Amino acid sequence: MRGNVIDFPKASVTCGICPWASACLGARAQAIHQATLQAAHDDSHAQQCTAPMKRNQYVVRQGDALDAIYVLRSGSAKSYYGSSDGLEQIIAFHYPGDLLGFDGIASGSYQSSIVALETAALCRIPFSSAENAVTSDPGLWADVMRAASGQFADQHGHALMLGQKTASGRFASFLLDVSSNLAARGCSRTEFNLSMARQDIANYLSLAVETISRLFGDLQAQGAIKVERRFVKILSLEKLQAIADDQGAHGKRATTG
Amino acid sequence: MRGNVIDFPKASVTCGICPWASACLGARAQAIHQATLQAAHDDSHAQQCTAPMKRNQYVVRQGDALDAIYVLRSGSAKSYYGSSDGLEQIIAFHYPGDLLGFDGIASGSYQSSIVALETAALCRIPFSSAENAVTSDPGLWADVMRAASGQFADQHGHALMLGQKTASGRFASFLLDVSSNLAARGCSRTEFNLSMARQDIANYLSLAVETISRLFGDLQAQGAIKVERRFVKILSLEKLQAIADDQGAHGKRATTG
DNA sequence: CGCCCTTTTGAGGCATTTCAAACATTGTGG
DNA sequence: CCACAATGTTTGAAATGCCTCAAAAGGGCG
Repeated sequence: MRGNVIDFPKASVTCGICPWASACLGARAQAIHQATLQAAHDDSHAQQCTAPMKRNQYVVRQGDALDAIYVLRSGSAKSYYGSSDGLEQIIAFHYPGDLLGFDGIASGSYQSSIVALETAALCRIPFSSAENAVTSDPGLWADVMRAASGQFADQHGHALMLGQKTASGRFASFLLDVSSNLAARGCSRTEFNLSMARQDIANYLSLAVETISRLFGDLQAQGAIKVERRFVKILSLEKLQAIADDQGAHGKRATTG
Repeated sequence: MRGNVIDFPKASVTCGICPWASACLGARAQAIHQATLQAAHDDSHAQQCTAPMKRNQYVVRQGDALDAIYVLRSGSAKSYYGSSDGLEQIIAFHYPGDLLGFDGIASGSYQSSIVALETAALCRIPFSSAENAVTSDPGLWADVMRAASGQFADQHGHALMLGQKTASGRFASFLLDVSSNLAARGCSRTEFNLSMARQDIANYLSLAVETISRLFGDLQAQGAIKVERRFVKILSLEKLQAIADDQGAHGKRATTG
């Protein structure tokens, strides 16, 4: 039980009638799934299963012309933004049911790169232009809006975390985030394998890798979690939540005026 | 010339034929302006000028049901996100031509609060539901998409800044951001009055107020800027850019794997 | 004019980074 | 199948950038 692939409920991979309905339990995910089905039935979009992607393989590259968006069906992925001066920032981690690559619909080119963290299955929903997709498939538009809305919220939360929380607060928040993401998809809330490297967590939380390593140790010493390599068992959600909310120490003045 | 109100090109405030065409020079801003005009001509949306808003007045409040979006016509505003545990993070500063309040279209309620930083004029574009607005006004949809796309990019940039840059790098980036925002609206790129307090800058950059104060002094000592209260004169865009790009010191490993 | 809020300046502390090195794991070619 | 290389992870010690605390100076506004 130390495989990289997240242990989601089993299902076949037939495309016509998407088998992931039971796995797509999150509010957003479920809606996206329905639209995916819709798209499969209509001939407006030739929905297709891509070949399974392997670890470190690109789903989309920042700057490339947008010709499709994707639904992640199994596995996990990370998306990151690179600036002109070579800096990179991981924006989000993705789980089954997530809609990927839609952030470039308006501009016509992807605004961030997406890479598989482990073997992943994807549905590809190709379209040439935004108007094209929207007019021919209103359901898809609704999904894109929903996904965008959710991503806004996530981004806000991420920015707030980076700005206002201490290292341990960020880290605890991260673990709770992963936990609830998996729980929303029918997996255990308290036991899971992380699909990303320490390096990825460090970049996502804007901390040094060494700090991440130490934080794993600290939380374990406090009895909040048990960790063995990438396997994490949450021993106390309450403790973790308390650490995440801890505004005691480094908690900066957060008033906006 | 030390007033709070940004000195945008003069124009009347008649609503029917929007006078801000000349002021809306940014790529996004211009397009939004056209849609606003469109909306004014159609009767599908009863576009209206709101009463001028004063400093610290709310445009929208996070959590409120969405019943309209806004175009900022003059003045400036900040939008911030508040979490359940009372922390607040300023997400963005807004300038004339910006579309405001659209981040809650999908969910039906605003995801962040928006407050005027100085006296501001706004166009209100009311609508009951997203589908309603989109189907009756395709131009508006395009604008929303464009705005959302731009906001994604800004958010990514902001996250990257918070995560990967030092205090001085963030601060220099911020000044350059303001500079280019104003330049895109026909104002001077090198001389302007900041409409936000030090406290707001501090929160936006996730630094202490005292640090902001010191950074103003430092950059002035380095001959990159000249500052007197909220008036800023950029003496060397190159120097400022060099400081913003400086990955020398605290520059964390930014690789994503 | 006096109160309040914003901004500035100084000194000290600490959380987190940086540097350095050992260890574990995964992947690869002989 | 093993040896080797490359990558990922852990641990320790020292350095530092930014925050915290404290207090005073400057402007705005009734």
